[in-house]
Amino acid sequence: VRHRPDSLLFQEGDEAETCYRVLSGTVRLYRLLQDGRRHIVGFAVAGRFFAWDDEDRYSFAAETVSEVVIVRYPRAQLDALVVAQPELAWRLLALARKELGAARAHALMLGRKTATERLATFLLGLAAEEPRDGTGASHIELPMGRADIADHLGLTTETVSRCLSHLRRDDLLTFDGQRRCRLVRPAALRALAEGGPTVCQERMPAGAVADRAAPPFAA
Amino acid sequence: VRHRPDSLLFQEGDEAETCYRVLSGTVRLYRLLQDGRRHIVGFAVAGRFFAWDDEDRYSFAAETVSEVVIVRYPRAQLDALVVAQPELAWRLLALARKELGAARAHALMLGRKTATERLATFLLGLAAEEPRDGTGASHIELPMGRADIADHLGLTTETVSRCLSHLRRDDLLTFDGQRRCRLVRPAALRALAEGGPTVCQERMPAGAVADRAAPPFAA
DNA sequence: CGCGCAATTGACTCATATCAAGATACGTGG
DNA sequence: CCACGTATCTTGATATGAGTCAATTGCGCG
Repeated sequence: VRHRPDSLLFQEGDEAETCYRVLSGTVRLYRLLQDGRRHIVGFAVAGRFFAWDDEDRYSFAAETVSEVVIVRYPRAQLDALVVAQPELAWRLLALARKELGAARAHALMLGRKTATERLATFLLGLAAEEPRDGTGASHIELPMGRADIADHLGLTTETVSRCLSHLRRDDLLTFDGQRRCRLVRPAALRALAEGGPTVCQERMPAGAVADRAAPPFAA
Repeated sequence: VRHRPDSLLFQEGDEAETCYRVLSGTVRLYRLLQDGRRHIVGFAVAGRFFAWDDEDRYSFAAETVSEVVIVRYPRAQLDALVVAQPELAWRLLALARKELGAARAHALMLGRKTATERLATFLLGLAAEEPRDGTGASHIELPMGRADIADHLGLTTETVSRCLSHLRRDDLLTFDGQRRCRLVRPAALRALAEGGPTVCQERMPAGAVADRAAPPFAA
């Protein structure tokens, strides 16, 4: 099924009768606080499943960011398949584990990282999903607006914008239009992204363990 | 197995060969950034399993908070059981879903709530795990110190302390020793906890903590 | 009973939010 | 194809919640 940008797929609390897979485009998954504060749980890009986890009601809402093509699978069918093929359950479990890891990395970020560190983490996460071009400098596409990024990272659009400018001034990345950029020194970004643990997915070859002492202070 | 307070069970990155179940006491699960900033993923209390999800290496470290009694299950055995009993896979999947929901609620909190709102959310979460005494005012036990709470909520000990004092001044709760308190007006707290959705553990008909009924992994 | 660590409280700083303009990109219609 | 209008992004000035530094208090324990 094809959808125009910014159209609602379902809301938090709706009957969870279908789960989805993205074929192309980007979908934002989010929750709201009653006063309107929004938190974007994550972005689903091509190839990703979402809404396969909820018991009964969706635990978040989903909206398209860009033009999107998705497939819808009835939940009942999925459940039946899982019962029929035990191996599938194993697969789902693995998926769940990955998502759990991602959710926890995200929480760590929200709880303990500065604005610039969050941006670095986010950009590296996106870069990791882009086709590897072998060269160090990956260039990435930001399908979502600054406001979406802000709500994902627990910041404001202004802060996101400022930090991006800041990273640009420090030559950690360059822009090529507002929504396309190139990571110039991924290593530096990675250092910024943390003082820390392996985030979303990549394994850095071996231990690059630095000393724990210096407060972060984004330069 | 019995452990003294503040003893290390395993570290982030260790071979994940065993998973655990808490019989009594409280365990803190945390991750560190290289510069030492700590984020407490969660607290495992009596009845809870932890470290059952990781692929290969632990994705967080675990330390006892209070005196703790735990059971250790070899991972290999667990995996074998899962293969043998497809139904068990289903159980684990359900557990994973619950944890995912909790992790996301936590992320929402870290990203978009104020210090006081976080405290309120946290206290309500604890209250929900306490035996229901029917009356509105539940009284809860805080096994962990302020520093632990702070690292769980993405705050500092000072802020935690200040917010608790603040809640006390507003008569939302009373203290009975530093680590025991009583929620006087849960409704008000809940309102504070959000402007928002039902957080960590909404309904759960019988406070059944998924595990309760699970056959011991022991063999 | 007094020692010591944890918690509270206070004064001040700093990062990020908020408020407010500009600047840039983009779609639309002339 | 260009001019305009609008939405998004950037930048600046200021406000503020939470962090930091620094005592002080009080509980818990030997």
